[in-house]
Amino acid sequence: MRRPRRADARANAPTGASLDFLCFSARDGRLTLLAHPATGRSGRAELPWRALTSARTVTGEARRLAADLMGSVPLWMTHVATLGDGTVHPSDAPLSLIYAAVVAAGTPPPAGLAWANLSALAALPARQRQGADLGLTALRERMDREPIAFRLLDEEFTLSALQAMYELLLGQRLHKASFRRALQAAGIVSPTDSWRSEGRGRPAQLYRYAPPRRRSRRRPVRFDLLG
Amino acid sequence: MRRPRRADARANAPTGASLDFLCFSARDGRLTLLAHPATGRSGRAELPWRALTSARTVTGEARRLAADLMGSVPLWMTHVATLGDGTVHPSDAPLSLIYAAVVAAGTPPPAGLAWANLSALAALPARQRQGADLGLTALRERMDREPIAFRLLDEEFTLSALQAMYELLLGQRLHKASFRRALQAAGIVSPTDSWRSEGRGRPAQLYRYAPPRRRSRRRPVRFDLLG
DNA sequence: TCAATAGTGTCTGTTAGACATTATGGA
DNA sequence: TCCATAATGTCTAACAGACACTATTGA
Repeated sequence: MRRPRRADARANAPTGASLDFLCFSARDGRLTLLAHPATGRSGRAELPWRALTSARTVTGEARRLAADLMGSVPLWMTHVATLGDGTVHPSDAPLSLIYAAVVAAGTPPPAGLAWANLSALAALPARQRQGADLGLTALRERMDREPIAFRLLDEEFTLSALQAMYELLLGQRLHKASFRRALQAAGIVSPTDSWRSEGRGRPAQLYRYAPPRRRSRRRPVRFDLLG
Repeated sequence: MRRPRRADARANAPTGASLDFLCFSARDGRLTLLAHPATGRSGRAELPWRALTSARTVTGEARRLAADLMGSVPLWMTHVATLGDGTVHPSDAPLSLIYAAVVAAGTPPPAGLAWANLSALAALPARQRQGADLGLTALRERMDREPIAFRLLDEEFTLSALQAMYELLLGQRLHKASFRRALQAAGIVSPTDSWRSEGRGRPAQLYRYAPPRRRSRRRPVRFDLLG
């Protein structure tokens, strides 16, 4: 299918939009967010962002921003919001496209950035704060169908670690037996023949994320909240 | 909280983005979509759109576009996607903000527009088609928590009509008894003392949409699909 | 041996989904 | 009277949520 000429003409024009990178990870059992720490000058924390230069490749630009910061494209990343409405943003852009991503726990922060607690979220400029709120909500809503929690863990993990990650992201305790049943029903993990022992207690079997090849109606991981 | 000067400076600058209006309704038991019919000139159907002039009021601009077309702001309307990536769009804008809305069944189409079947969706320009797909998906995903189906009905309706509307939007038959149980559990309808008789059969009681005032944890309407 | 954690089996109240039945009109 | 639709009651298999129990390690 040929693209009309006139579309080509301005497809590469500057857009007056910013790309904002909302990157979640975990550290010491806390959910963290990648941000420029509040410096003496501006006095405000700030999400990493970049002017959107070519709207012909919005998705590509977002991936590039992420890769330039983190060294590689995050395994889970998605557009979560487009915000304007005159809210405050460190760029002068009237529009901001917010992209949310998760990276493995323990990933070191790029130079000039740091992993911030969610409490630091309140200190962000209004538009970024709104984006962060929406991003976290979107993350929580999608993690029953998309392998978000898995992307924060190593390739091999214990079911307890997986549950702890779900709990961390959801901000909710979950029921152990039900969680495992739900994983079983969703059929998205497969055991390895390795075991890991940490401190006291019985060693735990290691699992991998292994979605079914047959793309049959995938059951979501249904969360059974704990009393 | 004061907004920094520099943000003001360009907040009203042109954005190079279009607003696209994805308006669903129903006619003759079919789900329909507001579109410019394929004319002799372009030969393609097209969603109504407008250049986004002020990003300071994106939401307001979208509402205004809708109101200018339909006569008033739709009772349900939301941003569903932001698309670029060089896809074809009738405007030259490199970015498009897609807003989805629903209006009451039977609403007459504005001049120059018509209610099109969903099959006409394939004929839209690529970016609008993608937006329409995403919009319909978003609509379906949210209608268990947001009063979308209600906005297509009159203020008073029978439960059968409500179920038919859910089925129309979902493209799925639902189980009658379970649907009513789910409504009961969600507590979002209240009966009136009116009854309506249509053709043969027992008259049906009329209901209204009546969400609970106490914003307690609202239960979604859980859909029980029919065998 | 005790403490701590992993993993599993069982019970129970709830409910989705199916079916049957009653209610109430028009033809 | 028959038929069509509304509305409700009942049954059953499935399962969320809870609890208890066993298994396996380190201290």
